[in-house]
Amino acid sequence: MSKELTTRAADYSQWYNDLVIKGQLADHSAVRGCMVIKPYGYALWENMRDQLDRMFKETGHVNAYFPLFVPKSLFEAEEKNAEGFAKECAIVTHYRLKTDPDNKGKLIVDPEAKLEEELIIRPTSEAIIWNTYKGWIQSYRDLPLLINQWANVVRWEMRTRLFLRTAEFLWQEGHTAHATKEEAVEETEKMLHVYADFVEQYMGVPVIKGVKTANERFAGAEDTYCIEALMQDGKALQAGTSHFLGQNFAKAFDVKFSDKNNKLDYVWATSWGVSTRLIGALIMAHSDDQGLIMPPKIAPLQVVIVPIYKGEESKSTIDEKSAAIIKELKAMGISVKYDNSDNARPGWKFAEYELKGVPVRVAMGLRDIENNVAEVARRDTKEKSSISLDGLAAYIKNLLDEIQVNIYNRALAFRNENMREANSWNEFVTMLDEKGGFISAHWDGTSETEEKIKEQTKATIRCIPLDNKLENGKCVLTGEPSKQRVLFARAY
RNA sequence: CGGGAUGUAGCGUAGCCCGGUUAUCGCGCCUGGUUUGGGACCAGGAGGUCGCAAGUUCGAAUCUUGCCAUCCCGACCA
Repeated sequence: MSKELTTRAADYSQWYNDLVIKGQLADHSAVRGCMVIKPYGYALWENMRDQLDRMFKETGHVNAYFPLFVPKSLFEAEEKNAEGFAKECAIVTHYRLKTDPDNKGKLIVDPEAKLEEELIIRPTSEAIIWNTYKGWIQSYRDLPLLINQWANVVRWEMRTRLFLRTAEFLWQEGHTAHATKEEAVEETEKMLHVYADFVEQYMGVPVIKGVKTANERFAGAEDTYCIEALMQDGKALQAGTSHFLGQNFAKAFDVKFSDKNNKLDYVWATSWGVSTRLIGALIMAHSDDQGLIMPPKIAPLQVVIVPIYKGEESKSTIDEKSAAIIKELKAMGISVKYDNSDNARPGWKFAEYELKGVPVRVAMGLRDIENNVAEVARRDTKEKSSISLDGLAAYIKNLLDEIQVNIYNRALAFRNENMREANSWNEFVTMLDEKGGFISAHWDGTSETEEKIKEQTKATIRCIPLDNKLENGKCVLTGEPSKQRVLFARAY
């Protein structure tokens, strides 16, 4: 993998901007940093979304939809949450335009049409959802309330990074209400595991499950759980979060319920989300110099068949042979494209589908048909083999499974190689500069130390792993006593 | 908002320092033909407010000033 492609997210954007997933920032200054997802990229997102949605439903959740606009008074109700997002909000102040009397053909904001109360374009939906929940929850019989929303949100970041931090992005946000603290904590952890399962099993990206420190916690949460992934350039990426919100939002929006003993109490809350940032994670975790590598389970296209023909006659012979295989593949639920277009030559098509990361490519020419075989190439290893046409579909189905496992194992091996323990400050800094990756080190548990480490090295505590073993040691910066190691990394 | 760089066709660029024919080259695009087992070749063609505005000059892509935008580094970032 060349340096040019792996050094930073910016390098990736150069690359897929031109060639591959066709994600790009909108090219008008007023909406810069908002992304455009072209059809192939969107098909990937749809596959990811559909699978996640299935998993949410299996865990008892239902979908709903809430407004894009959040009145300022609702937004400010939960103080910490509002404060946390205040610096990156887009705000609607007017509701009408009019023609400019001084400038024909131009429009101006009608000063008469100023809103009495400004509307915040949701950077996240806790406020508007909890304001709604207030009317939905009276009794323990109304609980738990397990709702998910697929939506867009806007965060007016000073600096955007394609897929990883865009001004507008697509995501899902789950918002649940529970009768007890225990149940809410259980939900928070359950959804973290759902995320981890999805990212590992479907996207083929290994993650570390953990808890954020106070500094990195979601504004308004009691605890923030996260999954952290490692990109090929050695930087960490937060791939998903699940928050235990305590009774903070219930108190802010006055959401109370009567329990079985008719005792009134505030409900306990969680929220959890993953976004189109996962597309960025997928690209940076698996791609190589030939382009994307799509995990078969969520690939927009799993198999492409490229016929190699000379003249119309050979074309129809191959068309016929292919049709049977395509039918068989489709019956197995495998997505397949037969590209017999005249627009491009085979070599061009090979390169194109490699860029797009299609897991399996089948090439078939008269030479192959005479021998009753086809050439099957896998994207992950670029190996090519000649496979008998009898049982080809079954072979491909099997190969897709193998590729799925292989790319996960490859990413896991990379992650493990880049997970190191540092036992001194010197070691810590050297590892960070020379190798990157996750560094497991002792920390004295104070926000001040965490802040100092960040200032000096740009490394942050990614998480305290869930299954962390306790181990006495000394803080890598201050030498103060520590009970466990935490995971540091430079992150996106 | 601070520091640095850049803006020339859909994309990538040369020319700018030292002003002077019709603005360079590659990719892509269109037409015709030959091709087709790893990004084909030949011939022809289309495509430009040289970021915007003002200034200097006989003459500006080139010099000056202002503005705008983009990228990188910071600040910021769930």
